[in-house]
Amino acid sequence: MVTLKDISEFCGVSKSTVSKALNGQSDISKETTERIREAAQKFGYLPNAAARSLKTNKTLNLGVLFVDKTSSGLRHEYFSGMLESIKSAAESRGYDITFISRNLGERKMSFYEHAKYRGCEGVVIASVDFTDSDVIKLVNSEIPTVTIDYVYDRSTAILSNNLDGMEQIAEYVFAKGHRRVAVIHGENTSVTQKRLASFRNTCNKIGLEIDEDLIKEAHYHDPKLSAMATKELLDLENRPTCIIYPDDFSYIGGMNVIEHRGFRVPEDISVVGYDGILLSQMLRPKLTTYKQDSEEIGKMAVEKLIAEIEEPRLSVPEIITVTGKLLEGGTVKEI
Amino acid sequence: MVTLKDISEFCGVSKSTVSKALNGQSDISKETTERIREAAQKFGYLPNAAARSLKTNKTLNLGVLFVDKTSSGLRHEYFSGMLESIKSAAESRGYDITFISRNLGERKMSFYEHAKYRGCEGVVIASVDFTDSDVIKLVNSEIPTVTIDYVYDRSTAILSNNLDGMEQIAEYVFAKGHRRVAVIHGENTSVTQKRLASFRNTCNKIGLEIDEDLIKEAHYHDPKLSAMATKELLDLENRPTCIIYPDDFSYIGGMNVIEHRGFRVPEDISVVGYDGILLSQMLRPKLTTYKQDSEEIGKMAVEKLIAEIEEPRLSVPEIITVTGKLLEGGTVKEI
DNA sequence: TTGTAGGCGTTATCAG
DNA sequence: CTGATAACGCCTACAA
Repeated sequence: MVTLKDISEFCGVSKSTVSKALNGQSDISKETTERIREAAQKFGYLPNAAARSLKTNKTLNLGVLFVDKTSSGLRHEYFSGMLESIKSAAESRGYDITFISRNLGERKMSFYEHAKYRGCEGVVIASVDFTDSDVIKLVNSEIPTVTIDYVYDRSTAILSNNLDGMEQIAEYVFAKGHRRVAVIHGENTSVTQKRLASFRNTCNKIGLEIDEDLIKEAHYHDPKLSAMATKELLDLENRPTCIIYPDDFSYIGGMNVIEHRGFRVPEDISVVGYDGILLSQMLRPKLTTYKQDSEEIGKMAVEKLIAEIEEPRLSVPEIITVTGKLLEGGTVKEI
Repeated sequence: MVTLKDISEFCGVSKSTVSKALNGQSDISKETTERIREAAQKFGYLPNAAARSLKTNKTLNLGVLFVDKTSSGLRHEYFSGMLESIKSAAESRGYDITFISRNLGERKMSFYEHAKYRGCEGVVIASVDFTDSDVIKLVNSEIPTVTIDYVYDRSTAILSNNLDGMEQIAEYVFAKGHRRVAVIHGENTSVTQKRLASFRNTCNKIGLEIDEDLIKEAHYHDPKLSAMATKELLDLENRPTCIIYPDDFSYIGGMNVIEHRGFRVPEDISVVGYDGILLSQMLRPKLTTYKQDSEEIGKMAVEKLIAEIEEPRLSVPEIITVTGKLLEGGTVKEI
C-alpha cells in the first residue's frame, strides 16, 4: 500500500506537505502541489479511510437500518426503490452506506452499538419494528437518525403522505360514482391508521355512512390474505362496487379471486391498489393506484440526515411529508 | 467516546492489559479480566473500528457492486433477494457490507479505488456490465472478488444453473406433448446464451427441429418487449403451443396480450416463466417457472469470498453452479 | 501476569 | 511556503 510517506520521500518533501497539497490547502505553492499530485497519481495513492477518520472523527459513512420480520423487506419494491435512492443520494454527497444489523458474527450487539462501532455518522431507519427497544435506543442516542414512515419525538421523520394518498383514492372513487367502497387494509401500524382515518374523513366529507362490513384487515404485501378478504367481500349480500387494496402486490390475490368468480375488472367490480410499483403499470387494464414517491423519500431522508450531521446546530427534528400521486389506470368504472 | 485508556485508568491497569482482557487473551488473570469486562460494560465501551483496522489491517468489511444501467437492479427480485442473502450471510460471519460505486461526492473514482479506500477486504460483483473496464480492473486487482452469473479467469464465480434451468423447462414442456415451443429471450448476455444453447441441446436430444421463427429477442424484466414478441408469435400462421418467457415479470406483458386476444392460459396456450419470484406463485393458475436459488447464490458468494480473504493460500478461483428447481404451476397444458 | 513503548496512516498545530 | 511533532485509539512485541 502506498502511503503519504512514500509520496513524501519520492518528492523529497515532508508528509505534512504532501497531506496539505493533496487536500488542496492554500499554503502550498502551486508547483509543489502539482508535483505532489502527479506523483500521487503515478503511484496510485489512495488515502486510508481508517487513518483519516481516526484523526478527523469523520467517517463519511451512513448506516441503513432495514430489517423485516417477514423478510419481505427488500422484496417490497417500495423499499428496494427507496434503498436505491438512498444509495445514490448518499453517494452523490460523498457518503457510503453500511447496513446496520444486530448480530455481527458471534457478537450480539444492539443497533446502536453496531452503528457506533462502524462509526456511522447517522442512520436512516426504515422498514423495522419501530416499537423495538433497540430501535428506540438508537433513536435516542447521540447518533443522528432519520426515520421513514414513523415519527419519534427526537428524530426527523420522512413520511409518505398516506393521508393524501387515501384521500385522493377515495375522492377519485367517489367521483366515479361508487358508494359501496370496501377497504382492505394492512396490519395495524401508524401508516394503516392514517390511511383508514383519511378514508373515514373523506367519507364524512361527502356525508357517506361507512358500512363496517366493508372494512377488512389483511397484511401488506400478502396476496393470500387479501384474497381471503376479497372472498368475504364478494360473498356479502350487498357487495361493494369497488375494493381498495392495501397495496398493488396484494391486489394480485384479489384479482385471482375476482377472476375465479367470473367477474371482470372493472366491468363487474372496480379495484384500486396502493404503491404504484412497476407491476401495477404492467397489468391490463392498468391498475389505478397511488404512487408513493419512494425515490423522493429516500433522497429527502439522506439530505436531512446529512444536514443534521454537518450542521447539528441548525437542525431540529422535522416531520417531512412526501406526497405521491394518483395513477389513473383502468380499473375503476364510472357508475 | 470511551476508549481503552478510560477503562484502564478506571481499573488502574494499563491499556494493553485492558486490550488483552477484552480480546480474551489467555495471559491475563481471571479476576482482572472480569473486573475489566465489567468496567467496559458499565461504561458502554466499544472498540473503534477505524483504529483497530489501522493496526490490524482488517476491516471486516465487504464491498458489494450492484449497478444497473436500467436501474431496475434492486427492483428485480432475483437481485434484491440475493442482496438480502448476501447481507445476512456476511453478518453472520461478522462482516459488514458497503456499496461500492463510482462517484463518491465530487471525486470520481474507479470501483477499485473506492473499494480500496473503504478498506473492503473483498467485493461481491453482481448485476453490472461485466465488460466495463472498471469492473475488469477491480477483478484483476489484488482485492479478492466473487462474481455472480459471469466468469472471469481470475475470480471465483457463482453461477445460477441456466443450463439446468432451461433444460428442465424444455423437458417438462416436451413431456407435456408440446412441440411448437417458442422462446422469448433476454438481451444477449452469457446468461442468455447459455439458456438458448441449453434449449437447442434439449431439442436435439429429442430430435426436434427448431423453428427459428419461434425464437424472439426481448429484454429481461421488460414486460413491454415481451408483450410485443408475444404478439408476433400469436400472429404466426402456425402458432406455438407454448411460450417460454425470459422471466416471470416479463410474462406479465405476454399475459396481457394473450388475454386481450381472448386466449386462455393454459387452455389455449401454455406459458412458462423463469426466476420463481413471489409474483409467479401468486398468479392463478400459478406460473410454471424455474426458481433460481438467489438465496443460495448470495450465501455461496459470501462464503467463498470470505474463504479467500481469510485463507488466500487455500483458495483458487472456482466456478460454482447453483441449481434451482422447476416449480410446476398450472400454465402448461398436457396436449 | 502485567506494563512499556512504538507504530499503523493521517491531519493539525505551530514553529521555522 | 514548508516541516517537525504530536495525536487519534488500538494492538503487540518485548521487557519486567
